[in-house]
Amino acid sequence: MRKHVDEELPMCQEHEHGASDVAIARAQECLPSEDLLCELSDFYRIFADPTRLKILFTIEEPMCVCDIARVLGMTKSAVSHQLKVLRQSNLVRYKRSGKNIFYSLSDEHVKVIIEYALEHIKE
Amino acid sequence: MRKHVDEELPMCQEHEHGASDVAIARAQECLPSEDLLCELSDFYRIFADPTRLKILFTIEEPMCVCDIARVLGMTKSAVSHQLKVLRQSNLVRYKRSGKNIFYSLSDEHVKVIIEYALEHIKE
DNA sequence: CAAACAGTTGAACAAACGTTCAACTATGGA
DNA sequence: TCCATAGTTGAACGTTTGTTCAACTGTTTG
Repeated sequence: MRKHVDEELPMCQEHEHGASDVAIARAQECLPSEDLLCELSDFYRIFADPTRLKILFTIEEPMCVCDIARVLGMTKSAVSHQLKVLRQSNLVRYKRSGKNIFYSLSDEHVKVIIEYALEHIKE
Repeated sequence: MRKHVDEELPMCQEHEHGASDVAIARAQECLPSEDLLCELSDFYRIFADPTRLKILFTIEEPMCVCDIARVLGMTKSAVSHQLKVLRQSNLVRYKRSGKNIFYSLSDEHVKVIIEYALEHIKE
C-alpha cells in the first residue's frame, strides 16, 4: 500500500494520482495547530462586520454609547451588543463618567491593523 | 432645538446629555464611506474561517485540490467551495496540469497579512 | 467511445450572526 | 424618593455561512 518516497519530490506529479501519504503527512505537520487557526479566524471575524468597524473608527475619539449610536444612526441596543463583542476581544476600553460610559480603543495596535487593511483594499 | 456649539468642545460632557448635533455630524463625516467599510469587512470575512486559513497555509506549496482535501481531511467539494471564495477575492492563483488543478497564493502580500495577525494573537 | 479520476456546482440543511424588542440595572437630578 | 436618561441583556427573528450530497464538466487512458 505504502509507496516508495523520494525525499525531494514535489507535492503532486502528473504521473501519479496525487502526493504520497508521507508528503501529505508532512504538509499536515507544517500547518499551525487547530487551536491557533481558530484563534486567528476568530480574530479576523471581529473585523468582518461593518458596524464593528464603524464603531472602531468612531471611538478613535473616546465617546459614550449614546453618541456612538447617534453617529451610526443605530439603536443603543445594537451598538451595545457589538461593543460587548469588542470588549470580550479586548479591542476597546471603557470608563464610566456619571451616567455615561465612554468607550475608546484599547491600544494603538488596533488602529495599525485597520489602516494596514485599508491600504490593501485601495490597491 | 439647536444648541450653542463651542468649537473645541470634546464629544461628550458630564453636564450635557450628549454631544451637540454639529459634533455628531462632524464625527459622521470623519468615518470612511459605507462602501469602503463594506469592502473592508468583506476582506476580513475571508480570513474569518479556519478552513480557508488552512487552505492558505497549505498552498504556500502549490497543491492540487485532491491533495489539499487529503491534507485537511475534508471532501474535495468542501475544499472547492472555499477555493471559489478565495478565487473570487483574488487571493489564489490556479493552473491546470493534466487532470489536476494546482492552487497557489496569488502574491506574497497574503502571507504578510496572515503572519502579521499571527504575531498579534501570540501576545 | 467508455471508464476512471479531478474538480465544480447548486440545492438543502444546520449552525452562527446581527438587529430588534422588551425588560432590566444604574446613575444623577428634582 | 421618584423620574428621566444611559446602558446592558436575553429571546426572537430573519439572514448569512459552511458542509454535505448528488449531479455535472473536463481530462487522461485503455
